[in-house]
Amino acid sequence: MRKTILIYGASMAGLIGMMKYIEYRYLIRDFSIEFYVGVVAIFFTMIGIWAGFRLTRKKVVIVGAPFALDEDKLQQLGISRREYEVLELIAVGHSNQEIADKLFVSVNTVKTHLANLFLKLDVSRRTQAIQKAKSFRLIP
Amino acid sequence: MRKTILIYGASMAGLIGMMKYIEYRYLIRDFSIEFYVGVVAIFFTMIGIWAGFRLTRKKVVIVGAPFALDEDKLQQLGISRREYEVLELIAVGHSNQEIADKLFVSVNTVKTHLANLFLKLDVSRRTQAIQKAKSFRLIP
DNA sequence: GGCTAATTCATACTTTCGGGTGAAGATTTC
DNA sequence: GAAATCTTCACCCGAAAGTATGAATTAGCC
Repeated sequence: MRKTILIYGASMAGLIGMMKYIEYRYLIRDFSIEFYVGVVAIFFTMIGIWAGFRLTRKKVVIVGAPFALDEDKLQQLGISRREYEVLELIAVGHSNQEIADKLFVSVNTVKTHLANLFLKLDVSRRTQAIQKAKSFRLIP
Repeated sequence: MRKTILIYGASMAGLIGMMKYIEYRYLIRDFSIEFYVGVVAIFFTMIGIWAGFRLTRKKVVIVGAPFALDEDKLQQLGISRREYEVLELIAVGHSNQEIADKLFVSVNTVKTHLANLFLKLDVSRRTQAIQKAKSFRLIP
């Protein structure tokens, strides 16, 4: 951002300097105001467009690769830590038993977590839960 | 796009007209060239930025979407059409029964396809199959 | 025509999931 | 300290999913 401002300022100074230079160097004093306005308008419109690209480029990147957990959505749905852990594990394809082993709890516990999760996500199968969780950006 | 150009042209005309108006209306003829350049520069930079946003917005949408099926991988794994259809449907969270209804076959058939699919993908659960299929770029 | 692969289906059996209910301890919140 | 929430676990039952085996049909290929 600082770089952008610097380049912008330098361009502005450069343009004005250039015009002054032409004006005095060749003693051409009768550039019409419209000419100035035109040149400046076109030039700074281009700079503006370039700046616009600059400002939006970040958004483009975000959509592509990285994943940001939507914690608001988590709270909004009332999903607890433990439930979220289970969600992450079913998303990777683990069975209830495997999840129980990983979390050092019984299968029954995993089942309860899942049942609550299904309620909160409003689904009835783990595959649907994964699907929905992804659309909510709860998991990558 | 046409709308953008129209708005752009109208803005330009409006600005010049406004300046001329002020100039003649109040007989203020000594606006410095720097003043004009400044106003025009700022104004058109803003327009340019706005245009830049306009131009990039579409790209943002495009980046999110694309998915290219890796057909080579499909053949490499020896996955048939029907098996692939079933794969697509389990990925969306459908049950075997639902898939059977959608494809107008019996649940047993779906099970057979799935069993073969699991062999070819080297997994034992549908969630794992989805996971692996995504990593192979077989499904979005 | 014969071969192979794909698609279809069935039957039977095991395992996993999901739903429902209840309940106890821990932690947080008011 | 009482209420609410979270975490934990148990038991039961039925439905869904997965495994194994066998078999009929269709379609494509040489």
